[in-house]
Amino acid sequence: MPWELKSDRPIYSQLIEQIELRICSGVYPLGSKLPSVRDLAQEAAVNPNTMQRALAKLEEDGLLYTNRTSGRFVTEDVNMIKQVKNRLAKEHVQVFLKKMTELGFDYEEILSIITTIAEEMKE
Amino acid sequence: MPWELKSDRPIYSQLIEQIELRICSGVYPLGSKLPSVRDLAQEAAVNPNTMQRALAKLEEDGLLYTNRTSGRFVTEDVNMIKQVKNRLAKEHVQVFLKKMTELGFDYEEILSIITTIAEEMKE
DNA sequence: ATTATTGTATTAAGTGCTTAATACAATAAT
DNA sequence: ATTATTGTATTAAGCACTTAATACAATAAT
Repeated sequence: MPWELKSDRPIYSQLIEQIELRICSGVYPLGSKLPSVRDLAQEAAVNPNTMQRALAKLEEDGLLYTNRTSGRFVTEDVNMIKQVKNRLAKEHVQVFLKKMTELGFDYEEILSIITTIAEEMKE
Repeated sequence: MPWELKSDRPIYSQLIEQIELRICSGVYPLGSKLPSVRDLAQEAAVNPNTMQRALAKLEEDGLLYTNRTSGRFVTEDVNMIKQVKNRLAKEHVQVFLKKMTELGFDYEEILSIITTIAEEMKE
């Protein structure tokens, strides 16, 4: 899973989202140790300060915790991760429905379009 | 339709999106005259330079055109607007499906969730 | 003819994000 | 005991975006 960073939004917030995603999808498993700030920064081709900023936020949210000098770890609270996953899913759906509704599509049309495009994407 | 501007992304690109949306959804009808740059800027609580930047981009894309000092107008090309609308819809669906898939949901689950949340949102 | 409105351009200042280059303290590894 | 690695903090610089304050030319409105 490569790091996808665009220049149209602050990098640190994109990092937050992608690390959240990695935690929710199991790329960084429950309780596992993360690479060091410097290693993560290098992986993502980003300044260590920027990576640190993202990690600090995730720690503040309780998704990560630090053991002073032994490194940083993913929370062992399964429930918290499930909640984050559900929150993200709900947000994605709401944003999507809002945008499509604003564009003038009704519910039936939305389901129809999503089905069509999903078929296209399978190929 | 109020202007929704957040601080986590360049304002000018949010303006582009929202004006595009207003054109696609008929808030600014085919061939109609837009408010002046200064008026639009005031409506959106934004600097005229920033609004100008957004309008210039939309003009470059062909969605708007300028009559030197009589003002700025929406294109009369129905087809172009339809194309934009379809492009936006497709992009929204693709982004949505990508995010949900990354989170670990399969197609059935996505349809199920979207149906549930759509029901909730009707209330 | 005069005035107001149109789009457009310029300059200077402020802000937030990012990077680079360090440095420090704590502790794991040797 | 020494060394390397950990997270963390600081300072300075550069960049893009935004705002404020103007100004100008063209033309619509009066």
